[in-house]
Amino acid sequence: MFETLSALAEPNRLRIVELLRAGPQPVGEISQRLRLRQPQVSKHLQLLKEVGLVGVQPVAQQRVYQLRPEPFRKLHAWVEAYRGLWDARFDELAVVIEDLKQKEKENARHDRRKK
Amino acid sequence: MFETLSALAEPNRLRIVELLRAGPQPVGEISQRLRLRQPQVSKHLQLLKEVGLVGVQPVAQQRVYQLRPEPFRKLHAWVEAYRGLWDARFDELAVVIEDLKQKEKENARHDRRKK
DNA sequence: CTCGAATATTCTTCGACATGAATATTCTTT
DNA sequence: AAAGAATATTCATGTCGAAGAATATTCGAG
Repeated sequence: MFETLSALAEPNRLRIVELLRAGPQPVGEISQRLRLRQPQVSKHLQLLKEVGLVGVQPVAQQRVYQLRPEPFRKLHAWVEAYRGLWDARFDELAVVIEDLKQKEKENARHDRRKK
Repeated sequence: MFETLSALAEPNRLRIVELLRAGPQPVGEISQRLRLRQPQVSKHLQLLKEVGLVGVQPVAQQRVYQLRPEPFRKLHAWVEAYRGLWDARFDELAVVIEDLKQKEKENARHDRRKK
């Protein structure tokens, strides 16, 4: 999960992933479409492969890279866990603030006894 | 979008965000629950605030931080764009490979004329 | 089996950034 | 106004990783 995030947290890698959304592509094509030097593209793809975001399929001397669904599924699931925020809980803050004031009083009591 | 990703692509920041899912919390609480030194927590929160992942609400000398829905909405939307992968398109690769072989032949023709 | 095309790997350099330590700021309480 | 709690900021240091250049590898074609 975290590996997926940091893999995507790099501009060129993100561009590569978004380009691959259009379909599988060989390194050379990615390289020229994004105006990136071939070695960097290869390195990024290597990284993306390690975290499972892409898969490779050799075709002659070319390597065709394509997106793999798993990481996206998981990302989706992760974000879903934050769905509770969608319909904002406005009073939450008020509650927390009350809690704080409450604890404060208790601490005050303890402090008086200890020091 | 990209800023959100790189903000989350840091272990402790991710932990902070996940902790905040349980509800708004003041810096000190986050600090001790995650066993992180206060200054680091403050810095991370600053970063998170800049990219809009969290908001602050001052309560006396404390600052209560809470998650903000927007970035999560956007992340969700972004991942949604990759939903096409869910029900895998197996033949895609075959198609691309055919394309490649086709282009290859064309290039061969051009090469013969140029060189 | 040599050549050339496509891709991968290695090595170095450089900047970004997380951490730690120390200090500054803000607000409450007395 | 002074003291102390909660948080923010500054500065120095070390690490990681992206980019560049050069080279290695793989594979099909003649």
